[in-house]
Amino acid sequence: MEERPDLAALLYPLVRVLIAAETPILATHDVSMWGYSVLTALDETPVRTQAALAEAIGADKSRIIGTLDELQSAGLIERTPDPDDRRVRLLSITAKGRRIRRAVRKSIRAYEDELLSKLPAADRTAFLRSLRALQQ
Amino acid sequence: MEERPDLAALLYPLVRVLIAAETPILATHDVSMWGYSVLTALDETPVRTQAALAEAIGADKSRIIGTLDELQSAGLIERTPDPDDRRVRLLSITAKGRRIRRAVRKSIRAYEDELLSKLPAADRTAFLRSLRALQQ
DNA sequence: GTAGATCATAAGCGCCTGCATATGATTGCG
DNA sequence: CGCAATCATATGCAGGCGCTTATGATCTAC
Repeated sequence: MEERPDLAALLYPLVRVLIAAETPILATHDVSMWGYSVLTALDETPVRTQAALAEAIGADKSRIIGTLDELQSAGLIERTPDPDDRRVRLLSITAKGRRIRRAVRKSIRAYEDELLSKLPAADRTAFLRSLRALQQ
Repeated sequence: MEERPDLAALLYPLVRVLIAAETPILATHDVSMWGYSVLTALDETPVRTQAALAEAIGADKSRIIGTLDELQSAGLIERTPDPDDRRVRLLSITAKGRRIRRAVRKSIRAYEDELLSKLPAADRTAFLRSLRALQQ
């Protein structure tokens, strides 16, 4: 493989740029980064336990609780005790949560699309495909 | 642009994987993440001031000092007062620093190449090219 | 030569993170 | 029945981060 900068040295600054740009977007909608991550996970695939959710989004299972508390009190998610196993809280996104998640995503997507527009179309496709492939 | 996960949601986990894999490699050579970053910067392009170095690697100019202290006392870099402007410390990598940097890079590169080998060659090239392009 | 800018450095702030541990409710196994 | 495992939750700790402010040395411009 040819000479190239370290992968991490390429990716890390890019992630920082994204976070810097997307933090204000999230703030506009009064959602935290983790909150948005939770909404996204719940909107895409239903998750049963909170531990499973934490695992799915790469968060700490004890630290995720505050996030869930916020989302719940803002009416964006619901936590209902599972009748079949009352230790478990079934997590679901509310209509309001879905609405907010989609609004946030739209803004974020617009920003990211602009960023990606620097790339020629073929590279952009290959780039996104590669990123997905590298997610194992 | 077609449906896709958020860029950040793709990149962030990947960065975490890289950090998790590369931290032990760095530890083997007794260098911190920031230390390696400094060595890399100094090995590639000479930098005059510490502020410029911090800027170049995206570090905080006040936080970088401890890193420089460590590197210096390990004999990996030198800080010599600039005779032309004695406020400034000229930074340079030592032979030992260069040796260590290259050893670390070799291990990191081996890991990354293995990771990238999941991708078809054409995608891999486009992926790396895209990453560089997105660095502004 | 004096004032203001620049550089390296130190120290403190609030925030977030990963990690460990504890507790209380509940389940399921033997 | 009783014990161990599981789940949600609370809490504490150490470490790192970005950011800010202060200090002392030195330079530059006037």
